[in-house]
Amino acid sequence: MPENCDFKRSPCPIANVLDLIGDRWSLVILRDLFLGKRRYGDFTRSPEKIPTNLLAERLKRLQREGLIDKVAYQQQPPRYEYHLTAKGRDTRPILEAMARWGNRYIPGTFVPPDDFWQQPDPTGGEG
Amino acid sequence: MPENCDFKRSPCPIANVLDLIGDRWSLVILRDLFLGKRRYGDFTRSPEKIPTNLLAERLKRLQREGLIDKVAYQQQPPRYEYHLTAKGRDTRPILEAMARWGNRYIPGTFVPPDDFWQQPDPTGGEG
DNA sequence: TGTTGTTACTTTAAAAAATAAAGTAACTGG
DNA sequence: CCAGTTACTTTATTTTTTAAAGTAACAACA
Repeated sequence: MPENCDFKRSPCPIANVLDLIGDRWSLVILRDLFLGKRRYGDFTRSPEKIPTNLLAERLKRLQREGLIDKVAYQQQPPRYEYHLTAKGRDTRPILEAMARWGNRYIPGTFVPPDDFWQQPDPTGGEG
Repeated sequence: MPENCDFKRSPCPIANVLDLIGDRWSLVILRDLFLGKRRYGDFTRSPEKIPTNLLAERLKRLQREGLIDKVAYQQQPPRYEYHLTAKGRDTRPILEAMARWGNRYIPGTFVPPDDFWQQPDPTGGEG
């Protein structure tokens, strides 16, 4: 057992994933990153209309937990882009499983096209 | 487009799944059902220690949304068991994907044994 | 030089949800 | 009769979410 075994609720992997990204917004942000969105404004313009304080907080948490990287794309004024790390990219099976279930059981939800998840990472952001 | 297109946030299947079961407790309850737990007391005794008012509310929602059935197992006093429906059982890929990600990235989480998800439904609860 | 606009946040106040704890109803078993 | 169990409901407090406004640093234009 490593030192970082201070589980919030239990050693169950599902409960722990929920404590990390099991809220109303984190997976929506990850979805947007898979779609190729990178900047703060991109996320705010998504149809779900995330409140800006929550966006800022969630981006901080995702970064702190190593699912995304924050990389500067200009200096004056300092501006940043957000990129998925390998850890973040590996949430794809979770998003895919959710999308499939949603498509099957929630009528009217859009079916992601085949290239939905194929997001290249041109700047190669890796933690 | 069917009539029931009053999406909470957007037509995205992921956002809609989150609005349905994307909270701290719903997937923990579904996990327990996959583990074979059926009664109110079973759920309260899980290591995550769900508050009882939230358990009651989540069971109601899962039932209302057709993921679980509530079936009487005695009359005096009336007592019920909760069972996964096909719709509920089909959340398994979501739980499996979460468990896999958790096992890979959250050290110390237990690895579900091969028979973890193999839960037979002896009473055959179907909505 | 002043005004408007953009980007990326932070702050504030109100509403909603989660939590902990106690309470209730209908029994069972001794 | 009394303690215990099951399946909840109710209440009060804390935390989180939400909506909205505010801020800082610039750029573009007139």
